Amino acid sequence: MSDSPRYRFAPSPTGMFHVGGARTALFNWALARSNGGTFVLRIEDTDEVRNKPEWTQGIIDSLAWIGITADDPHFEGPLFQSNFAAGHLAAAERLLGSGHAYYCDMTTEQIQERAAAEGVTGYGGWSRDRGLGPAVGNVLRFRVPPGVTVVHDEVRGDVEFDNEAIEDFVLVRGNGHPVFNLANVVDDIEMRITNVVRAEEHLPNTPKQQMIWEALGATPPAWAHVPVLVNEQRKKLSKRRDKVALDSYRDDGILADAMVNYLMTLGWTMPGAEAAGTEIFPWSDIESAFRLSDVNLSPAFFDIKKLTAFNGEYIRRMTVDDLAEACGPWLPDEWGPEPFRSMVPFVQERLKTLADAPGTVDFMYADEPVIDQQSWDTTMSTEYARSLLADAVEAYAALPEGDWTHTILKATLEDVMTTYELKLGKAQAPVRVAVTGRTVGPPLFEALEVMGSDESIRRMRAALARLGV
RNA sequence: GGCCCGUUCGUCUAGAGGCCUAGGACACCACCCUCUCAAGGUGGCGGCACGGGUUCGAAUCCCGUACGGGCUGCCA
Repeated sequence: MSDSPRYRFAPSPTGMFHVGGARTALFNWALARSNGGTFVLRIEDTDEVRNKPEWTQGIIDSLAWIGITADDPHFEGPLFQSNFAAGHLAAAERLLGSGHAYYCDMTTEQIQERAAAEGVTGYGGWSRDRGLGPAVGNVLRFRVPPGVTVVHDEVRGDVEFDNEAIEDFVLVRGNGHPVFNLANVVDDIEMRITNVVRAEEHLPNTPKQQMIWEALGATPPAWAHVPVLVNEQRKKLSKRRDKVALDSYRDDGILADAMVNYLMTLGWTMPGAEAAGTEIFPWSDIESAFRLSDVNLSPAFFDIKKLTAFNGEYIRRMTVDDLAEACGPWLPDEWGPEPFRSMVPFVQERLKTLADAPGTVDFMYADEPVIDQQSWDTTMSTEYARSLLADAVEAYAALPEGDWTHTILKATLEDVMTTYELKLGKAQAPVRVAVTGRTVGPPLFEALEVMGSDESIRRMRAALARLGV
């Protein structure tokens, strides 16, 4: 039991779940599940978080959307940092008692003045041997030992840090509150975390955390720092400048499976993808194939175009029923299920996102098609447009009741167009624009069949009237 | 300033010294198919940051340079 790996995932609880965080979560999740371990969701418990329970719920919901569900036996949490607040201070006491920490009364300003006066940068450990005791305003600092700290990283190998370059950092503030690095490590120890997989921006702080682990007599976890996600400027994806909210992609009609699959291609490649000629794989395969040692080292650009392409492929793989169901939230409330449902087979391969769905059939729901002027002008200005449309209406109106099917509709128009010596590509255009208002859209004859003869013929006649026929 | 990390087509990547005339995916372009648009098929464009080593041989190992990013708080 005790030696099953425990992977900790600690997103920053800012009320918005980041796509980069989603990818890190997925890495942890794949590892936890395929190694028989546990995915531990830990949320920092600040005053702000405590006052906004919806933030925590938002994280849980976002994780659930990408398949990381709280009812899975590999999932544990959410656990909150504050449960261990007393433990944080107790750990600080132990560090003080063992000589790994000492008190310091210097303010930030004093440190800067002193550094400037001596022509150096940083703190310099000036209170190390002053033997100060606890007092209001005094901070507790970690006594960084001489030597070298080696971080064994499962992605990047051994990374060495010269301890000379690491300042005696603060563990407990002057107001008695523990600092992130301390709280984080104590929580990790308390929660028996064995593996830390996180973004590479945390790598420079890792030696400090590792020193705390060791000073506390604990065995540090297996570290892994994965590359960050960047924007087109090669800067770390930021909430301010970039579209990073996972929810925003869901709202744009991206499928969770497509998002998950795409995210996993950033920094990692499914073995066999090259031979398969595709990067689309089911999560179950990805989960069992994922290895940290295969993750690459450089930052990746989050490419919405590629995400969208993946999404189109996932949409095409859905069943018609599932797709119709999935599109529901994007259809206007006043629309009934038909004729959309009947059109799904014809629009499926045209959708890149679920949000595209209404735009493919909106002409059917409108009382009159919205005429795109440019489509109308270019299509109806031909010599043959009027008379061909008139002939088509006549032929369609003459069709017996049961003959309003796409095959007969197509054959009928082909019959009409022979007198004009046109190909179907040209001949269908006036009919299409008359009925849909546009030159592009789902297959015409199928659409006519779904709309029915009365409405189709009415629209064509309305177009003729508009043409002055 | 100091420290750390990184650098293969536009983008994501494969590549562990000869299999590389550097492969795949997305994007883009052309053609085919085709009732429009798509989807699908075929083909094309396009890259090892630079300079030195090591080696019979380097995208791959070493050193340096350049460029990019990150960290360096009594933030998390």
